[in-house]
Amino acid sequence: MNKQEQIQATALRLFVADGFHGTPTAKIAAEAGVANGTLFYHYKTKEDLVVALYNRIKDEHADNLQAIISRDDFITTKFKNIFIHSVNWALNNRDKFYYIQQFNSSPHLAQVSAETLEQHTIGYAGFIAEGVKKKLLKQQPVGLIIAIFNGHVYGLYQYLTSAKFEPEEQEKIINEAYEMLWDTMKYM
Amino acid sequence: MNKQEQIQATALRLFVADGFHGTPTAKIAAEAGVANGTLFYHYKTKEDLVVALYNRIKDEHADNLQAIISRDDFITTKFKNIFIHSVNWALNNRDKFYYIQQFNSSPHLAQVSAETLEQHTIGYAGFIAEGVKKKLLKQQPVGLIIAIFNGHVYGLYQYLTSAKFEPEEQEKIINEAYEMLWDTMKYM
DNA sequence: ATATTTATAGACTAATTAGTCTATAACCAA
DNA sequence: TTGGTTATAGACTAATTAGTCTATAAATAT
Repeated sequence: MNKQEQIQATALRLFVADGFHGTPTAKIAAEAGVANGTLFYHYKTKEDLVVALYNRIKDEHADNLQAIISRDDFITTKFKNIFIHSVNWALNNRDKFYYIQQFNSSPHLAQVSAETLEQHTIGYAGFIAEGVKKKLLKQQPVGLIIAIFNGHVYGLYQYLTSAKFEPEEQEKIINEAYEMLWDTMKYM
Repeated sequence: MNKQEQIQATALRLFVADGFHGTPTAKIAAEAGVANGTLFYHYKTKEDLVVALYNRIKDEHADNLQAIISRDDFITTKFKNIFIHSVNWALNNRDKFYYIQQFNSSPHLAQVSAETLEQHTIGYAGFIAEGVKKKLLKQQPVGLIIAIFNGHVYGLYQYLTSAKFEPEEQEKIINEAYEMLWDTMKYM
């Protein structure tokens, strides 16, 4: 892990624990085991670091999804796989998932261009449009379907992290939540 | 509007625009038209103000919902009314809705006791449990139903605020999103 | 080998800011 | 009225912190 990655990993941990505000750059540098000057050599400003971290996590998640989308499955199978994968990714990367929410609910979001944000959903849109066209999904705007899909993932995540569940129990809940989502989305 | 309310109203506006971090207490006081000392007289610390504002907004929303829940309607009617009201409240109080997300995605949340948080959903739980028992709603844990409900509201809000919609168009979308939610929630 | 660019270090500073302190003023109770 | 409590004001400070600056070291190119 190079210095840039060390800095980002430490920043993620501290931002999630103490917030953007509660995390001085000096602390990030110290805990990452680099000097203050090194941090500012790689990231022009603190804001730069905050945004770079966001973009890296988003890219990582988008790449995961893209891998699923490109698989040669039925649209309905893709749909399910993406849901299951999204929930599991969130559960297995809580810091990253939390950081995304934190960033999305902060003025930092304005620093990210609309194009960059769109880039991150670009994989989605195509196959959902196809699902709508083929009348596998409800006849609703793609944007609405994606938004409600994400809302469902978010809601389920909140529930699963509100208490401790055994792995099998958790898997069962995820599958049931998927059936509920499918009731929302399926054409008839 | 007394000084406390002035301070909270100004704090809400500034926190939403610039974040907790980006908003000095001195600026809040100045724009609220009160002296620095007055702010700290009413709120022991900045954190105090942040939390008090959160609790007030949550209470306000919970009271709204309680009014709907207490009405002598069928459970299914209540369910719909609560959804429609929640979405409209969010749309008509964007600052407040955004502030709640911002706070929920910040370390400040840890300052709010579990009981206080539960207090805010207490109205919900009863009639949803009833709906489950009477087999009007899916046979799932109340917590899961509430979480997915909130996720649906959140997703729809995201969609509706992602672009400009005419009032009638917006109302139509809300109703269609409600039908989608109902497909998720209804027993059969 | 030498020159140039890139990466790292850490001391330093200028600015910001949460919260304090002291002084009044408004209100209220006896 | 008088005495106490509550509310308001605004100057002040001690601490914090983002970012700079200078000096090297490592890597890369010529």
